[in-house]
Amino acid sequence: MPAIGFEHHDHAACVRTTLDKAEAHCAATGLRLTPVRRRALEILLAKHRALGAYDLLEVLAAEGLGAQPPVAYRALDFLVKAGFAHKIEALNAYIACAHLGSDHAPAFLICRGCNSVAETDMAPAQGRLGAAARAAGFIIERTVVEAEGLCPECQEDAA
Amino acid sequence: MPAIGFEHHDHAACVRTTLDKAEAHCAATGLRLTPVRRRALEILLAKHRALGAYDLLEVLAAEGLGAQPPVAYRALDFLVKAGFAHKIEALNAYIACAHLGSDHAPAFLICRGCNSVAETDMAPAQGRLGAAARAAGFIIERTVVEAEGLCPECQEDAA
DNA sequence: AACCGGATGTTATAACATATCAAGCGCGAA
DNA sequence: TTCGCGCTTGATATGTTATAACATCCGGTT
Repeated sequence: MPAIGFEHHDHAACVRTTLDKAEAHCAATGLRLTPVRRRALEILLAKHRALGAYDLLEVLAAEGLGAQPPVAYRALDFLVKAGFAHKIEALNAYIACAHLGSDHAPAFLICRGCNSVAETDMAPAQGRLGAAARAAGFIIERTVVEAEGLCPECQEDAA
Repeated sequence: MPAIGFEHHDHAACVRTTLDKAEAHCAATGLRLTPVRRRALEILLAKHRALGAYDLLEVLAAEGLGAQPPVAYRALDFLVKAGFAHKIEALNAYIACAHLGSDHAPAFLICRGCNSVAETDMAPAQGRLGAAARAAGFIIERTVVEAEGLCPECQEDAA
């Protein structure tokens, strides 16, 4: 599974198909993809980068979908719990899942130059982290794996 | 290098020796371990768990070492930059480095039951994350690796 | 109709973090 | 010595992220 995020692609199609997948998943599992939630996911997908809760709220508010922080946080909670979005802890920001459908432990490459974020995946409990956890008797439920640095484009700009 | 955090140990000694190492490091590199900074490190070491900036500030304020948020954040910035402490992104909290002296990419095991945190270390750019970064042409400068779950003691309590 | 649970509306506030400018201090250069 | 420089600290204000708490609505069930 490749990292997704730095290369160009047919973005309109990627928004559409991901939204379709989310809708299908909700239909199959009984989750309710309400207007606010659906629109929140659409916004995250369209922006295609990590968005703060208040950035999202601003867009929702402009569309009359709610003007108070809890609106954004509830929508984001739902999307994250459903696996449709991830929180980037190092940025306190949220991004649509780029691998919707596969059950995965996401990992992110975060460019400090242009703030773009690429999503890739780790085997859960892999390598030394998993080994350390087993040695300590620790049960891992969720992992946060984020790398900050420079994407190829920003390396050129810096040169 | 073992994970440090869940097992018991001679804590007074661990505070003292780490503080000594920090002092030696500052003397050697010209960094200034001022009273506020030294006390902040001491507090983090003594509590031996992740502390919010305002938790730290509360203690500092009670001792007359400054009562405004910037006092705590400046001390924490210094400690983090010097490598004496780490920020736990998933908790927005700070913890004294348990491996002072070794140049390392830290990784954390965070217990959601008792909020204890164990520090272990990853080879930088290891495994799939490093491979994904190389494939994408991404240069990693810093990694955030945090696992949330249950420590051995809290597993028992839950059982 | 009465009820129930999930979703939403609304107010307020908690928790985390930084910008800005002024003042003090140690130290080397003039 | 005195000046100036850089780092540290003091202080006020504000910005940003996140949640508590409670009211209301709405659709499905009994």
